[in-house]
Amino acid sequence: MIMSDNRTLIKSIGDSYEDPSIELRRGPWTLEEDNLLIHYINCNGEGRWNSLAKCAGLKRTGKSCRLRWLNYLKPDIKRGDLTLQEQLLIFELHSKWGNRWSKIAECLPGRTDNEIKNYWRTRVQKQARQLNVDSNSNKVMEAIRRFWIPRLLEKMKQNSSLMSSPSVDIQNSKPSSLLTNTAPLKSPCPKSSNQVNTSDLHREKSSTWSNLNWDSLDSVGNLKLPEYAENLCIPAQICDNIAYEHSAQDDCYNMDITSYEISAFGSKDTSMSEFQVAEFDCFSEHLTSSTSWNTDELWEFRKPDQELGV
DNA sequence: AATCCAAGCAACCGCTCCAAG
DNA sequence: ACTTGGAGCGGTTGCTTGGAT
Repeated sequence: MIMSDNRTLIKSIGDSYEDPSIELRRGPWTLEEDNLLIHYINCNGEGRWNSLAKCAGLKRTGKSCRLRWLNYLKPDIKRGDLTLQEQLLIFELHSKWGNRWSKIAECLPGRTDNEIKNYWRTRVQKQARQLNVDSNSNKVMEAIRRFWIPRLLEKMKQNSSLMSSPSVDIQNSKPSSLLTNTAPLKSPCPKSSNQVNTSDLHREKSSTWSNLNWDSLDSVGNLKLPEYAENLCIPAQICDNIAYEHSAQDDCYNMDITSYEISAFGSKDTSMSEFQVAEFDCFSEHLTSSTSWNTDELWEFRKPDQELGV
């Protein structure tokens, strides 16, 4: 192991058991280990992970215990696929914050930074590789803005209309009444004292999908939406047509995308046909390919003439 | 049925930051 | 001011699984 300085060496030793005769376990956790950890934390609480590992009788590093608890065993961890709303939020937050996974995870209750990071790497970076571009390059960001986000919105709209049918159950077998039953987007980041309260936000007519997070508010609580929507190339009429339902009961927002007009993405500067030309030649090549983009329905490209009714 | 391979994800690693002593 | 340990972050690895051949 290459150590950058003495402190790192000390730290690395500190991450493991003091007693070198105890052989530390690595790799996947067993059910027995999980139960030990859960039981210990239920009785004694979390924190001080190194001593916790020892006291719980686990032959694991404190780090390993912490990771296992936070990413897998903690009761409020949400399992299963990311909802469309969550994916949309990840796109948005990543465009703001980059690879700040833990910060992004704070805005997706029940989701872990590791899960979001894996999602991003397996979906976005994979597609970037297929396009032979850097996953942080402008081209991929353009693809996200001009194709994947509209596609997400389109699918959300499809789902919302399906959910209005009592016979169809979408996304994790939620009750299929209306869109307010989609996975709620909890108000994510703790509000500071100078931010707007939830009822104020609810009243704000210009609510858009950008106000999914509290950072869309300026220091005095005014929405910073037009600027942000512009940055994301989301046509204003779409922003204006996405409404939010606020649930006072659990202080969360439910996105109502039933009224937005997806065809707006086909207008002027965001048209797919334009998107496919010039600097986006690499995309158009894949748009017409039947061999790529098939790992997830969302991530499939369709042929241009199928796209958005163009 | 057996093998191969790629995708997805859990877990690990190196590092930094911060608070306490 | 310095040391130390705890906590957390982001990048990476490698195991498991499922589909293709």
